[in-house]
Amino acid sequence: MSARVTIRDVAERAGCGIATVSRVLNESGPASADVRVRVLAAAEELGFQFNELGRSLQSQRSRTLAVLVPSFTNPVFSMAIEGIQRAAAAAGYQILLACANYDEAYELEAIGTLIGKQVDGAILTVANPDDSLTIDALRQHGVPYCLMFNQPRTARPSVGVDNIAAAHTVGDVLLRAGHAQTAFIAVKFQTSERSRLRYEGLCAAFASVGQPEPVLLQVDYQPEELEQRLAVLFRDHPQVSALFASNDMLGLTVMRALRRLGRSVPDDISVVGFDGIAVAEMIEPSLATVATPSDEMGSEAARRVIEAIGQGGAPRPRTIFLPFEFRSGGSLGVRGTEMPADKRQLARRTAFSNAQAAKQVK
Amino acid sequence: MSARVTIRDVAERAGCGIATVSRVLNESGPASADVRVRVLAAAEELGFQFNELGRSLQSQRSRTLAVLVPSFTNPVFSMAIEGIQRAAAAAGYQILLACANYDEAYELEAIGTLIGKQVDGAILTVANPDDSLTIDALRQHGVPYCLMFNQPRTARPSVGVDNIAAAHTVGDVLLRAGHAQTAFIAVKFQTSERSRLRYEGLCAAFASVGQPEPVLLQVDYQPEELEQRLAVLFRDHPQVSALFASNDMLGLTVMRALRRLGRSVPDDISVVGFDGIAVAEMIEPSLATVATPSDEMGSEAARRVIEAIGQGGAPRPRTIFLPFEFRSGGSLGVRGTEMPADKRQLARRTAFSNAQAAKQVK
DNA sequence: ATCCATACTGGAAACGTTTCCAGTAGTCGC
DNA sequence: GCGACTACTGGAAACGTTTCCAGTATGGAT
Repeated sequence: MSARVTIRDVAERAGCGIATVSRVLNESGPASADVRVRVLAAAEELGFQFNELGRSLQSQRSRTLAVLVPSFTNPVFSMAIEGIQRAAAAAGYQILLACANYDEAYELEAIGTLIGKQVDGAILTVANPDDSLTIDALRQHGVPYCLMFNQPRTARPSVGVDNIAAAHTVGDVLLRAGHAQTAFIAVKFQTSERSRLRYEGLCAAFASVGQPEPVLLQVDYQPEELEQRLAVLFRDHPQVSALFASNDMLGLTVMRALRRLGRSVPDDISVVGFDGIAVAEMIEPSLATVATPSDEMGSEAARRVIEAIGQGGAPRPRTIFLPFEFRSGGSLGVRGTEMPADKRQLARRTAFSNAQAAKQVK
Repeated sequence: MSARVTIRDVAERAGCGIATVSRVLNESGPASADVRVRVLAAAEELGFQFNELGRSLQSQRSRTLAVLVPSFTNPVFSMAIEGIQRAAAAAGYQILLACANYDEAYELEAIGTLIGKQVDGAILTVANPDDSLTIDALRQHGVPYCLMFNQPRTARPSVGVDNIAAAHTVGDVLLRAGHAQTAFIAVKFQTSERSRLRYEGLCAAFASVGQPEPVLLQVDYQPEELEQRLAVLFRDHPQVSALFASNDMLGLTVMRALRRLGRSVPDDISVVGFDGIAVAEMIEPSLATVATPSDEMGSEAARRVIEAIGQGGAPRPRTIFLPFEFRSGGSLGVRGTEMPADKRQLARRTAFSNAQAAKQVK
C-alpha cells in the first residue's frame, strides 16, 4: 500500500537535510540532540526503512553471499545451507540461493546472475573443481569464494573432508569384516569428483592388502532402474557381499532396492553409505556411514569468505579438511568368520570409530 | 582481480555514449549496425556484465524473491524451496533465503532485512498466520507475498493442504484399523498452526463416531526426551495402540524411540506421519503418512507471487488447497479384529488411498 | 534546392543512499 | 571583543543504470 518512503521524506518531515538523516540513522556523524529526536520520530512515524539497493550501490558492498549447490533434495546440502545461513546471519549477511541441478551449464549461468547481483562472496559446490568455468567466472570478477564438499587437486579455497582417506577407512572396515568382494555404487563421476575420489580411496584400501579392485557401478542420480542394475551386478559377481554407496541417499535407495530384490540387509548383503545424514541413524537397520560435519562445511566456508571480504582479499587457496568419523550401523554385517549368531550381532553393533584429527592447514 | 567494468568503460572503448551501450545491450532502442558491433565487441573484450544493483535501483524492480522458512532440516521445506527456485528461475527471479528457526522474533527481523533489500515479493511459512507481525510488515511495505503450508483462518494468500480434512482422513483410517485409542504426538502448537489443525481434524474424526478425544502429547522439535515422554504416555494410557505424529520427521523420531523402548512397529504399536517425505517410503517398515505435494506448494506460491508482481498487485487473499493422499505403509497395523496373522499382514500392506480433488478456489 | 521524416546518438536526470566539503553558529581562551 | 576552535548542518557528487529529450545526419519527396 504505502508508497516507498525514502530518506528524503524523512528529511522533509524532520525539517533537515538528507545528510543529517543519514548521519543520525547510521550514527555515523555528529547531530544535535534536537534534530536527532526529530529524525528518529519522523523515521518512526513514516515507517522508514533503508533501501539497501541504494546503500549497496553507494558503498560497493551488498552484504549478500551467493550460495550455489547441486541439489536441494540431498540433506547434506540442506545442512550446509543451514550452516552458511547461521554464519552469514551472525555477520549480517543475506544469502542468495541457486541450485544447479548437477548441470554444469546451468551452474555457470546461475553464478553469472549472482555475480550480476553484486554478491560480496560465494560459497558453492561445483561439479568439477579442477576445471570449472564457474570458478573462472568468480575469479575473473574478483568475487571471493570458497568451495564446500569439493576436494580440488589444484590449489583452491575449499572446506571438505578427505574423501580418499575416508573411503580408505571404509575399505579397511569392510575388509576387516570379511567383505573381500565389495562393489561401489556411485553417482556418475562426471557430476561429482567426490564420488570418484571415494572409489579411489576404497580401491587403495583393497590394493594395500592385495585384494582385487572393487566392482564399480555408476548409476544416475535417483535411478528407477537401480534394482535391475543390482540384479545384474549380483548375477555377474555372485561373491559380492557388501555395497559401498557413494552417499547416504543413494545408500538408502540401495537398501530399498535390495529389500525389493528379496535380499536381507545385513544378513545377505552389507551396505555402507557416506555423509552421515540424520535419517541414516533413525532407520532400522541403521545405515553404516562416514559421518561428516556438513553444517560446519557450510559455516566454515562462509566464515572464510566473510573474513576475506573484510580484508578485501580472497580466502587462501587451500582445502581445509574437517574431521570425519566412521559410524557403524546395523547395515554392516560380518562375513566369513565362524561366529555364533549372538557374537556376530554384537560385532555388528559395535561402533567403529575413526576420529580423524582435523588436518587444518594453517 | 579485475576492477569493476561498468557501462561507462564499455562506452569509452566502443567510442560512444553510455545511452547507446544500454540500448544495444538491452536491445531497447535503435543503434546503427556499426556501433552495435563495436559495443558488442567492447563488452565482450572487457567481460562486461550489468550491475543489477544500479539496474534495480533505477527500474524499481530487483527480480528477487524473499523466501523465509522455519527450518532447513525438515525435507518438506527443502522440497518447497526447490519448487520455488524452479518457478523463480523460469521467470528470471533470484531467491534470497532466510531461516527463522521457529523463532517468531527472528522471523520478523529476517523479513525486515529482506524487505530492505527490495525484494519484489515473498514466499514464506510463518509460525502464526492469523496474527503475524511478519505478515503485517509485508503488507505495510506493499510487498506481494504468498504463504505456503500455512492454513490461515483469516483471508490471506496461501498454498497448502486442508490439514483438518487430511487429519480427519487419518483418523478414519485409524478407526477402521481398530485403533480406538490413539495419541497425537505434536510439535508445539505455538510454532505451528498446522500441528494444531491436524489434531483438530483427528479429534473430529474420533468425535464423529463417538470415540473419546485422542491423547495429546506436545513435544519440542527434535527432543531427546521423547523416549521418556512416550514411556510416560504408555504408562498412563496403556490402551494406546497408534501414534499419529504431526509430521514425518517427528514420525521417524517416534519410530526410533519406540524401537529403543522395545516396542515393535506395527505389531505393538502403529505410527502414522504427515507430509509424505521421500525417506518415509524408503525405510522398513515404511511410514504410513499423508502425502502432500511440498514442491508444488513452493512453486505454486511462487507463481502466484510472480503473477501478482507482473500485475502490480497482490495475490488474491485465498488459500489454495492442493490435493493430498493418504499413503499407507508398513508402520500401520490392524488391531482388534480376529484375523489370522497372514491376513493381517495383507491388510496392513494394502494401500489405502484417499485422493482428494483439489479444492481450488477460483 | 528545400523540406521533413526518419534513424541514430549522447547529455542529463533520476533511482536512494553515503560522504566530502564548505559553511554557519556557538564557545572558549585570551 | 576577537580569533580560533568545535559542533553541527546541508548541498552536491558519486555509485551504475535506464530513459527522456534534444540534437545531428541522412534520405527521399517535392
